[in-house]
Amino acid sequence: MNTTHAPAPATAAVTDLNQLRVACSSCSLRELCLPAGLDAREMERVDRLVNQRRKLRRGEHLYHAGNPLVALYAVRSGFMKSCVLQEDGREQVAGFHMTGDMLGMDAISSGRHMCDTVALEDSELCEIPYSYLEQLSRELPSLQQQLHRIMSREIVRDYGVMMLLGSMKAEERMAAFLLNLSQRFAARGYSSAEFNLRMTREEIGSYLGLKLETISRVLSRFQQDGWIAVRHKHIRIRKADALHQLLGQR
Amino acid sequence: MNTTHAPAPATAAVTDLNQLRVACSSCSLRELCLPAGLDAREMERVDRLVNQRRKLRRGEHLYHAGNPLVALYAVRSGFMKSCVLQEDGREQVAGFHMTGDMLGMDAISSGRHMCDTVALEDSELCEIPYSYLEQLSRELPSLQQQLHRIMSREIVRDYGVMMLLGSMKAEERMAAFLLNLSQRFAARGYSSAEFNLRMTREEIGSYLGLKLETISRVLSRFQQDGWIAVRHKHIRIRKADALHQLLGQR
DNA sequence: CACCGTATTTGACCTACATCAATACCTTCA
DNA sequence: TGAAGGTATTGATGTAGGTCAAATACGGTG
Repeated sequence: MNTTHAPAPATAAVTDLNQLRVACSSCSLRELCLPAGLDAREMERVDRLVNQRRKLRRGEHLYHAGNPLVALYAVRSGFMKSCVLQEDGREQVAGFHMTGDMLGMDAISSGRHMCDTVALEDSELCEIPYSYLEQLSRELPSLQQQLHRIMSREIVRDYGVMMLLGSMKAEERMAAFLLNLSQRFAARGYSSAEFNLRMTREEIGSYLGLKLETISRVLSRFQQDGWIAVRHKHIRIRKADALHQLLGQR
Repeated sequence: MNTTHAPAPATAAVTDLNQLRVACSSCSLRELCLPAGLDAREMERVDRLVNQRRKLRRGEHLYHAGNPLVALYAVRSGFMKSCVLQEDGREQVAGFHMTGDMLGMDAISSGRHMCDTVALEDSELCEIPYSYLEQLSRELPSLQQQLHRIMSREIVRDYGVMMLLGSMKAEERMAAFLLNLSQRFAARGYSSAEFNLRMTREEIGSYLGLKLETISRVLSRFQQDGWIAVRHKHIRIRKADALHQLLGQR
């Protein structure tokens, strides 16, 4: 990055812009995120809920396992991963998070986070103080509903991962992984056919319960079959059908 | 079972007893279950929330995937399993549930259940109408907190299963499974060292991402090592330390 | 632009678990 | 009480994916 460039043109009105950009009501993600389904009056109150943003550079932690629960977080931009760790040091990626995803719900049960969450690229997060969220969701039924939906969605997602880890073979896991990413990018208005992986082969492997070499081999095989084109972290899906079939069959 | 025995002595006052037994305030599970942390006044209102009990015979479904969300359920007695299924018919056990556990949170996100839940032995469940629960939890902060804690606990539990499926080998999975059961029985006042498995080897295998033969073999090996005594479904843990060590090490 | 550390690919070989198969054992129900 | 069907054990063999190793490619840095 050329540091001699002038700062971004917005500098003159930083405070205002921050104000503006932090508001859920003017956020392009509002239909994906916490305020989904709220009306204008309700949205206004939620705007005040999200009182801060947090910027993370690639590699920085949002929270560590053991940290006390302070807030939940919504990904505004960037890409994150969550890892569970065992006493013996083994670590496993429990999820990848992108724009609009809510983070930190693992901490509600005990008041302490149970996993590490790290930025895989420079990211920005909205910080939602938890006690205030609890309070406001008592006053706004739609917010309460959405919070419950989001937690439940996480439970359902986890069931999917169990299925993947417990009863799929390497190629099926990879197909499921690629299609899931593709579909999530699509839901955010990006191409479903072409995207960049933000994580390493090792991180994919950890998430899928496989070794990095296996990830590499499976990707190569998919490419040879003409189902995808891989170049480093760039993926193009050529035959989504074939990938879907791999899952549906057997 | 000798069917010529007279019915239980309580028959004369069935209605009253049902009333009594359905009340959270007089339920021995209240500290494990939804009303944990409520004071007397709050408990009274929750009593009215749980308006029905449901009895299931072994093998009967509590709900199927696709059923609309009506209520959440608390296990009063018995033993249940939840299974996720794929299009192709493959099914995987996502969890085993015992006394005091809450069920059905998977349905909140979409309004439909995402898994099947089945009784592994004759069981009794408290039915908690969801819309009423939402409403009451807006009025009772402690109830809201407990509901959130329960959902979060489920998320954390799922992380544990991911860890298990994604990065542990057969013996470790089995050790983790046995210790988890043991600890849950202990929390309910039963022996932590001796209990009956309510599920088949195949169901354990499905949960742990292994085949039933592997389950059988690992149990035999543990027995040969003198760590446990197995006879059919009866388990006695002889060296919990050894099992713990198996997990902590590496 | 050259260098270094990290990420990726690919091959050869090995092992943990799956698969297949035979037997034994419970449980249940007539 | 006995027969049938589900459940569990154990052995023999196969294989998907792990492990080890080497070659290559890349991005960041001075």
